[in-house]
Parts: sequence; structure tokens; C-alpha cells
Amino acid sequence: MSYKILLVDDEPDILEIIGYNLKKEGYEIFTAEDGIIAIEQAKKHQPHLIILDVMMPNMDGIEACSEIREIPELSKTLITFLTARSEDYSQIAGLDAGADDYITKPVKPKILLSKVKSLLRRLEGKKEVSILSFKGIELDSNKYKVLKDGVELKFARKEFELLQLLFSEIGKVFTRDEIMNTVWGADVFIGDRTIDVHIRKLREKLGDDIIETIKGVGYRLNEK
Amino acid sequence: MSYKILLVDDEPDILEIIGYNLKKEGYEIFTAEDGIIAIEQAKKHQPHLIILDVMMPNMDGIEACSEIREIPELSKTLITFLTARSEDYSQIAGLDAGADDYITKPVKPKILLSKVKSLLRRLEGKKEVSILSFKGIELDSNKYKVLKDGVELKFARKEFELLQLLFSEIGKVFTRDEIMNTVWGADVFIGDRTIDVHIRKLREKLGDDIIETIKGVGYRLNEK
DNA sequence: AACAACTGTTTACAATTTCTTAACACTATC
DNA sequence: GATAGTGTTAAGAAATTGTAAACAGTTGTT
Repeated sequence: MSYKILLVDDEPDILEIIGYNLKKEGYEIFTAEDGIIAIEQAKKHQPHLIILDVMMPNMDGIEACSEIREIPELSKTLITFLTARSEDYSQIAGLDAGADDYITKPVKPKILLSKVKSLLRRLEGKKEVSILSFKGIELDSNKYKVLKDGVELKFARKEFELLQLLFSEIGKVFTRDEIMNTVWGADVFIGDRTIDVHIRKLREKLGDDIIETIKGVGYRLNEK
Repeated sequence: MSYKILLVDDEPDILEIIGYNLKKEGYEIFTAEDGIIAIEQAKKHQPHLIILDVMMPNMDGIEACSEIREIPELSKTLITFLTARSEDYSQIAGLDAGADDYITKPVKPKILLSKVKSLLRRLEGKKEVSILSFKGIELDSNKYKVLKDGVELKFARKEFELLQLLFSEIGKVFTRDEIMNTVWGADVFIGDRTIDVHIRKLREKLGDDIIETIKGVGYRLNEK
């Protein structure tokens, strides 16, 4: 699944540079130019991570952070501050306001990326037990492992991710668009046949009665 | 066994005074002058307790603390902050960052000692055998030692740390990013081939059936 | 100081696996 | 029974990983 990140800074240049780097890594980026817009955007898109500049007009980052922390449906959202190195106290006050980390300016893309990744990993951990099972098939996301009746089957990455998606909500129909966006990403374009081919590989390994085609709609795990 | 304590402060005087007092009590002392060195030292010596000044150049104590908390093999390490009495916020932010206690400056030796002792008492209860084994391979993190079928094998540091990571959750797939962040650190950048080469060295010593490649994802210990 | 031994890293290329597509067959549904 | 949507196969492209060799840096030794 691709993570959503809300980027908040009053300088368009910064939004551009950081946004570019994060998009390149496959994150879905939203931006806001001050704290008030940030809160609107956060409510709307429910990002996984918010990168928040401390110094901004209208509503500064710390205040915005506090307000976001009050919003129940954003309780699991990670927040990190962007702060000039000299603003020592903002770091501390920021953490106090409920932020999870801070990043100092000037921002170095590689450091930013590794911080973002490390933060988002925290979310991974919070994702409950990672073993899903259905009709004798066990899927362990952590171990990238699939057992059918106790025997390990091998799946290539895309296959595994596709299966993982289908397992993420047993019985739900996933449209081709959903599959493409989740397994391939919003900016990758592939032909329709590609999805079929992957579905076929899953069927080869798991048996034909597991994945059901809903013509004109998509695919789902067959609960029958 | 004597406890290892890592002392981190940018003022040599403080290192000297506190170090002196702790050595007198029979603790094994390591020192570092900023957060970056502290992390290196912590990885290297695996201290039982880290005393960390909050205000430091390069990487401050809070950041260092957060990073240390991300390192699996240091999860049981105790951390206490050193903070000037006036820095109210650092106390709160510090505890938030995963510290176990804080000590206010100026440091009074007797108070320091009693705090240190009380902290280390926590460990007594938690002392676990840190030998992990898998497929005839025993990995002793404390002694930096690996036995395969009872015979000791030698591993260079990076090799050992990589192996240790893989052992930390048997069967879990570790991505290249996770490996880089844990073994090399979030801000060190090395080529992709470097990880392969280290994996290869591990395989040379342990046999090809131990570490499995999950192409496009990472590596894991092969439970089969 | 010279030397050997080891470590960590990179380079350059080989080997392998995975992904995608093209072409064509099939099938449910209107 | 026409048609839009899906299934299947094989083959080439693309991506990822494996490996040997070379290098610089370190450590320890004579």
C-alpha cells in the first residue's frame, strides 16, 4: 500500500523539492501552505504522515500539531516537524505538542527519506498480527510467506502483493483500478492483461476455486 | 558481572567527573562527546545504561535517544538524560523519546550513584540469555560469537551485525532499507552491492541454505 | 617503518528472476 | 451471435541479485 504524506510549508520551493523527492519514492503527496489549510487537508485525506514546518503564517506548526492531535480520526497519524537547526526549543516544544520526530533544515533529501521511512515503519509495527488465513491458506506479511495446507508456496513480489491485497479484505471485490493503484502505484501504467496474468499465476499456485472473477468489476476471494 | 555505562556529554569536565565517580564504584565506563559518536559506541559496546546529555552539538540527546531506541539489539538498554534544571521541556520530551529517567545538572555524585544503582537494579530482573539459535547456529550477542555445530566461526563486525539483525526475528524478511538503517545507520549511504557482498560472506561461512533471498523485497532466514 | 592480514566498499559484469506485452482463444451477457 | 471483457501462452525486456576482483583504510606485528 502506498502511504499518504501531507507536506506543510509556506515556501512553495520547499514543497516542490521535498514533494518531488517523496513522490519519486512512491508516496502520495498532499500539500498545504499554512496550518489552517493543513488541518483541512489532513481531515480530508487522512495522511499517514504530516511533515510540518514550524514557522508559518496564520497558524504555526506547533499550534497546528496540537490541533491535529485533538482530532480523533487522526490519532494514529505521525507528525514530524521541519525546523531550522537554531530553533532549539521548537524541537522540544514540538515533541511536547505531540510530534513524533523532527527534521532540521536545510533538508537533505536522503536524510529526509530515511527518516520518513523509519517513521512509517512504526506504522507497520502497529498493524496487528500479520498472519491472515483463508481456506487453508496462510499469508504472513512479515515473512513474505504463504502456506497452503502447511506447505510453503513461492510467490514473486507482485504476485505476493496482489494476493496480500485480496486477503486484506476477504470477499471484497477489488477493481482493476484499485489493484493497479495499490500493487503498482498511482503513476505506473500497465496493460490490462498484466493483471490477468498475475491473477492466473495465483490461480496456478492456489487452485482455481480461490479467486473469483466478477466480470466488469474485478476480483475477489471466493468465500463459497 | 560489571555493568557497562556509556556517558555522553560535550563537556570533557563532566565526562571526567562523572566517569571518575562511576569507575570508583566498579562500573565499566565508555564515553562519547556527541550523539553520533554515542550511537557508534552504543552499537559497539552494548552498554547497560546510557547517560545522555540533552544539549549537544551535531546530534542532541533527544535525537540520539530516539535513534538508539530504534536499534533492536539495544532495546533493553536503559537511557537517562542529563538536563539543566531549567530546561523543563527536555524532561518531558526526553521521556517521550524513550528515556527511562533523567538526572538534573548540576550533578551531585551521591544522587547520581543512587539513581544509577536504582536503574541498574531494573536490569537484574530482566537479564536474559541472549543466545539465539537456529539450524545449529548459535549467536551470542554479548560475546560477539557464533558457533555452527559447536565450532566457532569468525565474523567481521558488519557481518556479525547483519547476521544479528536477521536472527532478531527469525523468518522475517528484512528489506534493504531496514538492513541499511540498522546495520549502517540512517545517514550512511552505501551501494546496493555492498549488502549483497556481506550476505555472500555470511553464506560462505554458514552455507547457502540459511539465508534466503526474496527478490525485490529483501532477505530472511530460511525456516524450511 | 615495513609488512601482512583483515575489513568494508565499490566496480564491472554475469546470472537469474520477475514483469510485461503481444497475440490469440475463450466466454458470459445483452 | 456480436462484443466487451477475460484467460492463456510464450518470449523478450527489465529489474534485481550474485560474484570476483581491486582498492583504500585499519590493525596488529615484527
